[in-house]
Amino acid sequence: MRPLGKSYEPAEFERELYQVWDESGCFEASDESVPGQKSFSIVIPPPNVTGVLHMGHALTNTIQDILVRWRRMKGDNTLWLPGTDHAGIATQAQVEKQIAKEGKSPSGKPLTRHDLGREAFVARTWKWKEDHGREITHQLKRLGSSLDWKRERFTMDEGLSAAVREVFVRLYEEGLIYRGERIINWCPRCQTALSDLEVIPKERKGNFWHLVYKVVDENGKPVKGADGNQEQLVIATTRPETLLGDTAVAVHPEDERYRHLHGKKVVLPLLGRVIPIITDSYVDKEFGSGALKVTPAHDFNDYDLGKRHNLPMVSVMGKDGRITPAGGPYAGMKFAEAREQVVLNLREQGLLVKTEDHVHKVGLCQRCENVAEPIISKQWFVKIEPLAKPAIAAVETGKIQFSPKNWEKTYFEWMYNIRDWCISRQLWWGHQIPAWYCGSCQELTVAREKPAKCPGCGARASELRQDEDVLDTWFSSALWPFSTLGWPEKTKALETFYPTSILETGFDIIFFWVARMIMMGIHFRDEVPFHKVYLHAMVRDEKGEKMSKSKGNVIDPLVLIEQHGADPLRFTLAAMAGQGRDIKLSVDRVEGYRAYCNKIWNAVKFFHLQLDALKEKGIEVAEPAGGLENWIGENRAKLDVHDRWILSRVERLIPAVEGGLERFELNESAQALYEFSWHEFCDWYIELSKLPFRGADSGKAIGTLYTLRYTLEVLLRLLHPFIPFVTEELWRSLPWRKAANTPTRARDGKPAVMTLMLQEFPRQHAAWIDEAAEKEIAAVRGLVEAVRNFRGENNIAPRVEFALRYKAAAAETEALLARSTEQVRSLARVSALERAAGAGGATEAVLPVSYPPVELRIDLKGLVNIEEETRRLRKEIEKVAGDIQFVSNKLSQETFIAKAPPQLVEKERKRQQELEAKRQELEAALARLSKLSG
RNA sequence: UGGCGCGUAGCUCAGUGGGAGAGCACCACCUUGACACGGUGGGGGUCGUAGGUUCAAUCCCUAUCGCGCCAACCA
Repeated sequence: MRPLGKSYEPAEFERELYQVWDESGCFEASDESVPGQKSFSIVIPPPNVTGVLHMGHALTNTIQDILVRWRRMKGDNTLWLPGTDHAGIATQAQVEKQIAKEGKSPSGKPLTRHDLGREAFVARTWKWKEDHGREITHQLKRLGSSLDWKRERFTMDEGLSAAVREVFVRLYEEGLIYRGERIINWCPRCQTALSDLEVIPKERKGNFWHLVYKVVDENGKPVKGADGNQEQLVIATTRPETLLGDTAVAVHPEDERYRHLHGKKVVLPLLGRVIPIITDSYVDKEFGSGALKVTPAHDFNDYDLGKRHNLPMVSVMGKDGRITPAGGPYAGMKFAEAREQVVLNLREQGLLVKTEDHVHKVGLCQRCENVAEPIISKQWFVKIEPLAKPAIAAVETGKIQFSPKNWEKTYFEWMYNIRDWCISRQLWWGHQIPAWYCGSCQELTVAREKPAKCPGCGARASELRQDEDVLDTWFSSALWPFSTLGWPEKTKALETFYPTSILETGFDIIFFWVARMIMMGIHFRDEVPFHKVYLHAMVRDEKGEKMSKSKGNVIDPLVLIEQHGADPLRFTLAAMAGQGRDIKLSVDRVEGYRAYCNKIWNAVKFFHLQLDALKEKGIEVAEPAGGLENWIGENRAKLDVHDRWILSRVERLIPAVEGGLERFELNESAQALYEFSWHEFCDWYIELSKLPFRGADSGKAIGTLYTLRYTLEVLLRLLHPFIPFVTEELWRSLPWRKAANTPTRARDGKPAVMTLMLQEFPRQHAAWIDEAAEKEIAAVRGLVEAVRNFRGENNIAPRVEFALRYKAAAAETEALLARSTEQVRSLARVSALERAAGAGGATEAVLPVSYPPVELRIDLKGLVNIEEETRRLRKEIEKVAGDIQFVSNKLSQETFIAKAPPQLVEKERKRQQELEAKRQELEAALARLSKLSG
């Protein structure tokens, strides 16, 4: 126990608490669950090992930590498995940048990885990973993430690398991995192949060049048109330099304009190559001139077209970003230069008829944002369709459910049109492809380990050269749910925690990651990798723009944590994590939840103060013999109404919080907690509890103290998954705590720990719901609010006391008021609350209250400025009149009477009567008032 | 071109077939023994626009405008 400071100061305890949890093994899962115990597991979406925490990480890890802490408190054997991703291109690029700064090569250029050589460069990158790789994990700890660090994995760990090789070899043996020459996306800057997903289409302003291709016959003789001039085809393009690789021109077979050209040829401008005119219904007659230049080696659609028509593929754009020798006079030029030159030369030769401005999409490398070019290259591919089919079925049959459900549509859309996955990358940082080529017989061998000799010709191992390429980073990520649990070994962890319970991630990586995990999981484990996919929204800045370094609108979660604490940030993210909407993070909101943490802080302080105050009065309150919960169970009926009320409200809170957690509607849970703790517990319960604490009846004081302590206990437990630090710190200050253990910890012989995070999550006692108490407190609130409103409207200071008289129609209401007298007096600060005998006195104001149905009267003499009160009454009458008008309109419609549900009609009638009565009272009061002033 | 989402108070967002809610901001009053990171009261919205269904629509349907995202074979 340590004394609580004056206010919530997160910096004073967050780090220490995390360390305590971590060191006492609170985050650790057990390889086996206890019989009857559920297992719950989530694998972290592995952040880039050299990355830094951004708001997206903060969101995903907050959500996961909330779910994990909740399930752990529920008693599940809970595993949240941490780890990082080697992030091939990104990490390699960072190290390359670093060495470039360090020195020059003998040629005077900045150092590149080639100057170091592969082995040294990879060693260097490992070192970089060791030096910088811990940052992100430290940051996750600052957020409070209850990850089982003993199981931390890295995608290039020995074990995970073995899993990668195993998968590669098996897929190869099954014919699902092949090597082939295909058109792929190539980033000339990163010098590697990219998958379709790694190329981001972006709109760019460009030009639409209309080029002239002259028509010739099969012998190369010019074809004359009707006007005697040579026939020509005008073709529009956005990429004129690709004409160097054109091997055909295509028109639509039914395009009448070109029917007479079928079977003819054209002369390729600049190069003079004669190429055929082909027909294909792929061509859009309406677009441009309706004629299309076909460059099979540098355009995906043209590639398909070329395959269909057996066209030659002429590669003119090289991997180095320069035109190849096939480009004739343009060879050696950079692509951009070649474009300029080609356009210039076409113009000179009169073959450029028109240039228009044109906005079109260009594929950019996801990593470096340079233009990626389609080129033909020999790469490794995964034949994806056989893997996709069962993955589609898994979602169709509901074995895997997406939340929000709309994302399933997106998933299907992509999966139905999926293309083979190019998995080889011309990088050094990553899993080198386990394939060897024999220097003497050229045989290709795919194996888990380097073969001792060539299986083909028996040549020695030294003759074998391993494929230089590495695998796409996402290849190893796809195995994450089972590779991290020890696969391909048969481990207990795998048995216990696979399939994982929930996958929580951003929708932006459905294709990159989620879909591929589903495919690999089903294929290699015969079982889906998770049953639920929860996709959170994107975190944006206040203006709704994507946060990015270049825009400078990044809100750094760590700065927020330093300023306000991890808990306010977590609560903000949880409260805003509604489904299907982007999260616009505002710092104001975080500050608001900091105030909330402070509010809870002070509520606990209030308990301490009351406990001490009783002690000073000579009343030592100890924990009840059988524990608080039992004590309340046995003595609840004897408690004060406000105690029974708050207990009842707590019981309603528990399912509200838990329901939100179950449905992934964390905002619902957060809102319920916020509303309860501030506007019920603090605003009303604590205020009401001051009565017994100040009173002489120590029995009542103790009853309220126990109820207060119990309610705090439940509230702190419910809040703990959301705001773990402050709840733990507060809990540690409280008396009568229990050391706690989870079943697996106990089974594994680990000592129980004095921590909130392992206490049982509150269970509902439906019997403690107390409608009568709720009604009674609602009545107190109704009266108190009416009086406060009267004060506010008339500007009467809180110190000024006055008497309150009431007139109730029902005896039941009178009884209720009689019971609540003290509470109303205390909270409304009135000197008396008594039954009004006869009619209203001449100077009495009228305050109608709808619940409880009473009329309050206050003697205005010496209290109120007559004009102000007149104004208040007029306003009130106006409002009531408006209400009457509305209800009357409704009731005067015959169709409403006839078709609306009878209870509703009845309700409206009753309301009309009540409103009429209210108006009469108010008007009478106004009349008295005018007499008084007149 | 198709798919998805959004449009509610000055701002950020909840929400529902029966007269619109929260937080922040704003105004007034209050240094009341948990809390000024506080308390009390108040002002503020024809729920994007137009139709339709219904006794009743902010909510359901249709159209339309605006914004955003995603997927695309329009060179």
